[in-house]
Amino acid sequence: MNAWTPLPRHFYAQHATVVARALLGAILVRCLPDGALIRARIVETEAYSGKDDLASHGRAKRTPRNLPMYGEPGHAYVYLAYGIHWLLNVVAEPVDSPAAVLIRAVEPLEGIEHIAARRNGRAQREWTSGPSRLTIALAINGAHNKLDMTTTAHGLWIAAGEAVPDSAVRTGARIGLGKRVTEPWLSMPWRWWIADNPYVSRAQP
DNA sequence: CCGAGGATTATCT
DNA sequence: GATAATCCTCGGA
Repeated sequence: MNAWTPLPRHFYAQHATVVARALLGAILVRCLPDGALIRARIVETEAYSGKDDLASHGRAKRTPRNLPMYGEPGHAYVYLAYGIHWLLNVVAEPVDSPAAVLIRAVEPLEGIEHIAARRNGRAQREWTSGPSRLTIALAINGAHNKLDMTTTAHGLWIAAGEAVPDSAVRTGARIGLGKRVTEPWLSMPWRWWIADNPYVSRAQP
């Protein structure tokens, strides 16, 4: 396993909170149809897990939208939020256990010019500092929903990166939850980010 | 700098 | 019919 090898399925089979923490520092790789290659370091994630988690699409029961969350770990779950924004998640936990990890922010490492082409006119730190910003930057959309991210076949996968020590990791409540979400889920510290990283989506409490 | 409000549509109730 | 795991712009301080 090197800097290019996709993380294996058994990695994603762990609990979503474990996967979310472990994905910090990992490398999101995007290979465009035209051959353009983009690599970016994951700096912020959120976990959504279980049928009881009121913040999760996997709450209650299966629906056409959340079906990927009940499926095989390591697949993409991409959905449209607010009618406009595509958000990228990776399915976690075994089949029938609805869970996913939302990729909230990444730090561009390679293919800067390909990102700039889609994020033109903005400050560089705003290119990928948010769940929808990064899907725009990496040209990810509904077409990627359900694709297997443990293979390089679909041009979208995650490879191992340099480990991030606990001393550099921060946690807090998840962001942007709907008003129907109540405690304890509202305050559940299931958001992870790398301290002081300029690409984290918002001020760190 | 900060807060408010609009965009825009698939999905669920 | 209402809502939403967000982003951007605009107006005011």
